[in-house]
Amino acid sequence: MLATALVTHDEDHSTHDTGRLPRQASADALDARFRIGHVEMFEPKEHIYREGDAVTNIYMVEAGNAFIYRTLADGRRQVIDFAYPGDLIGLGAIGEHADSAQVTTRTRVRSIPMGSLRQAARADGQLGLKLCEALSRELLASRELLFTIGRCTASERLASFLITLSRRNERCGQDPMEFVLPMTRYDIADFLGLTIETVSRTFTKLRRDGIIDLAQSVIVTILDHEKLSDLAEGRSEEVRCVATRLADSLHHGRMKAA
Amino acid sequence: MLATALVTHDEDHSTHDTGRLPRQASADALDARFRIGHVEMFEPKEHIYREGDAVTNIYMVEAGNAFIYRTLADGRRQVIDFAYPGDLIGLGAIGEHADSAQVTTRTRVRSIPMGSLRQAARADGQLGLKLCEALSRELLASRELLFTIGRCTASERLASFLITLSRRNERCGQDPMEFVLPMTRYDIADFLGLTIETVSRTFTKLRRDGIIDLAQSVIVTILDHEKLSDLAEGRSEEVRCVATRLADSLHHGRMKAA
DNA sequence: CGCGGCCTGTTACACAGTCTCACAAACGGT
DNA sequence: ACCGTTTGTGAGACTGTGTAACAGGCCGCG
Repeated sequence: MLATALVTHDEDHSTHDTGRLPRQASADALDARFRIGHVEMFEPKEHIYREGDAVTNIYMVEAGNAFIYRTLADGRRQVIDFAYPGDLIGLGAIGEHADSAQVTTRTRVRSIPMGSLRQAARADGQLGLKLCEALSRELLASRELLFTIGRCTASERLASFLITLSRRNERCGQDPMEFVLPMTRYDIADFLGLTIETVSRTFTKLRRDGIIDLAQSVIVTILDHEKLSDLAEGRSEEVRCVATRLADSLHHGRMKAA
Repeated sequence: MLATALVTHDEDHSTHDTGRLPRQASADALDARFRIGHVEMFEPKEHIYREGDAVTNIYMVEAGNAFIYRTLADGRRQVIDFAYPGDLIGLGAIGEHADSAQVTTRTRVRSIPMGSLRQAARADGQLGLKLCEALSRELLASRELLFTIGRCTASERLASFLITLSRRNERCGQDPMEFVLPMTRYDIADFLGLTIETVSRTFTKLRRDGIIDLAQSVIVTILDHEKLSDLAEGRSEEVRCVATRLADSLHHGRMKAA
């Protein structure tokens, strides 16, 4: 997965995208700019940039994996997004980075200076729109995660996470039913707003229920895709009662007659 | 607050912005477009658009208040953002809306067609960049909220919420120490990933601790701004132990030598 | 080759924060 | 003054947490 081709995969997953996955550089204009960008290699656990750094570049993962995160002074961490090959990193930053980008596996990154990109976008409106699209996708992804963390149970969060990975793989022409997790339980926990223990427990629960299988802790096999996506979408049996309580007061507001 | 001027306030809060608040239309180019936009009034609880609607317009709140939210089939709701005068709504949408926009108070909204905006941006790169900026601010806000919900306690979440409102007021030239909450406890709960009961109790706790005062449930007075922002920033005494546990493994990764 | 250290992941159990449920009080509109 | 809606509060339940002990893989070292 990590050693797969890097030059040709760009096209696979960049077109038929309804906005579910973030940071897919759907733009030819953008892609072209990256093709002539500066290449850099990072070893596991190295940072691409850190919170507080001045924003100088925008990056695209070519091979490997990275994730974006924020921390509090006391060490609490929230992973904001995982980046796979083809994903952009550092796009939404203004002035200085509000988050950090760290690499999980050996990763090749291509970067272009923010200044030149901005300048190019000023001249070429098409490019600017491509950037807007990329940003919009990131925004949608962040908000989806927001919902997941704010309103879903541990099982639902993990299911949602796995389904997202599965969909991404499918789009990239890889196996959507069996894949490797390129991140640790810590990273997953901090992504889903849980603790490693809960993540671990929930993994075992999904395995016991025959929904997934796990090999070596990092190889996930989806056995019952329907149940998993039901869980992810909140269509599980274990309906919570908040639901019914809230449902009423919500649908009162009618749509303004246009 | 709701009845204040709408034409002149644009400049106040649009320049010295590090990205904390979302959707402030910092752009003159954008502002100009909205000034000739179509005006519409909404009564409390009416929707500006709903999840699934085709994206036709982009909106700017001129007076009043609105919020963006998503729901699950079973009624669970996550409020994604509150919109105040000057804020943009519907910017990041692609194809069809993934969320709904509802109004809390009587609200005046100005809209411009997405198509014409896109077309204008294609021609004027500057405008495209302004849109990128606005999107970036939204993204930053969403990610900040993500952190708050994923890694903070109820008190910290509420404190963070109040501090954000206070800062917004300050920037808009209004009183940062005393303001009205234009949303219900339900809305706040669904914004912070809590229940109304917890929100209510946490309000009382903050009041008992002498950090804030409440009049009529909707008028907040910040008595101890320092304590409140300490809470919001996670600098409280009630340090959780996750912190220390996580802190180590995080700082292992060094920065790649440039 | 086998040993021990180190790291990651798993599991068990007591605890805490938040949620659920029930009800009372306050508010606002009719 | 009435009603419906919103807000506040208490008691008990439960999900997820904190802590800790353990298993397994990886690695360097003797």
